[in-house]
Amino acid sequence: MPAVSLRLSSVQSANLKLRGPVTEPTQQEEESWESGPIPAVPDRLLASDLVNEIEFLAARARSLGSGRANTMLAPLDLKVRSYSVLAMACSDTEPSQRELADFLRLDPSQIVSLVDALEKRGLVFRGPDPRDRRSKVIRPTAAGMELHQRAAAAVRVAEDTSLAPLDGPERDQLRVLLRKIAFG
Amino acid sequence: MPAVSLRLSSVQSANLKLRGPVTEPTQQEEESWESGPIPAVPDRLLASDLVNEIEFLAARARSLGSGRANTMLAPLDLKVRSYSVLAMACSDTEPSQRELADFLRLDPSQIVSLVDALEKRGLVFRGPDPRDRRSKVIRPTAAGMELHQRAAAAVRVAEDTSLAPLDGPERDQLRVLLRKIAFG
DNA sequence: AAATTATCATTGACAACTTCAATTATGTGG
DNA sequence: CCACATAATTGAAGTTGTCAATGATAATTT
Repeated sequence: MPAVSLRLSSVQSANLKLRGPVTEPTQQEEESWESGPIPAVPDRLLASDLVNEIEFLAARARSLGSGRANTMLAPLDLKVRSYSVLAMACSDTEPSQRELADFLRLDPSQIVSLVDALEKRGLVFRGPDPRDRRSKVIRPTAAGMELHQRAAAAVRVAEDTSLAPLDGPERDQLRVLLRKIAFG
Repeated sequence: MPAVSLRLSSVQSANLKLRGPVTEPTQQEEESWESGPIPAVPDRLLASDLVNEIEFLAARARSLGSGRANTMLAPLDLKVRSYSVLAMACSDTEPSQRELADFLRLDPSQIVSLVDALEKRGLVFRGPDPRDRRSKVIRPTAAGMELHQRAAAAVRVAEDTSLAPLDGPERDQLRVLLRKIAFG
């Protein structure tokens, strides 16, 4: 039973603000409540060249997606950043902080803060790196693995919401294409 | 004569920092100098579940892309943000500031700052909105349109670099998929 | 048409994030 | 051993994100 499709009613309605004169009931009957709280961009703007630039599309998609993910993660006291670090710690890849910085494209000092916070909550700890005593491998605690389970579920729901306009094969294809440009 | 493929030698080498013991010359012969300054993520980390999450992939892709775009725009004293506003002003969509905020997913107050800066440089101005005297339509000056031309070319080069791993049809498909999730 | 309520642009405050330089401990190559 | 590079950390700037309040104008209600 895959691909859950929750309703998110409370979350979405919280984000929804009516705006504009609303002279006539425009053509937003099908979209607005089903696909998510996308803040109603006038069709007129979609004629701009910007909507063809990957840079812009990726930024907008990420903004929408991370907004939803943050909302879903908030009850767990996580954000996409801290979730990412926790998820990497819970993977079996045994990442060092430097590797996390490169992987997540954050400054090493940001990793320090993120790991500090997670460590203070008893979710991860800095283990020794047998090959290099300078570096520290981020590992999960039992509590960390448990929270990660729940957080991953929340992220899946957020992702499912973000990907609502795409069918299964399209989602797979998007993943493949993004992986290519995100790595090499 | 489409799809320019510049070399970016100076730009890229500026971003390149050697790191790590470099015990053996790993398999980065083909990639590192051709496709861009992607900071060498160990293959081991690619086994994590995170690389399948759209949220993460979009964030990483955007980070790489906007980094390149910002680098290319820097000589013109623009960033992706100010470029986006300028580009919208130069489109024939006559956007108000509120519309720009929704479209670019920025707070209205951020639009004020961006427009202020562009206006101070004589690139755009706030025109009246015939339909609503509260709102202001952002329009380009002659200098703004001229700079936009050059900026758009720079962004195309950056995008071409970011999309290097994809062939033509793949790029089109990515655009289509991203447009679907970026709008509805 | 007067009152009420909402929206637009703007300002200002504050939190969060980004980027950099400097430091200490450790690793690498000569 | 020495010179140099890198990992984690700290702290300081600079930038961006988020929010609340305000004055002008618009829409809605009575």
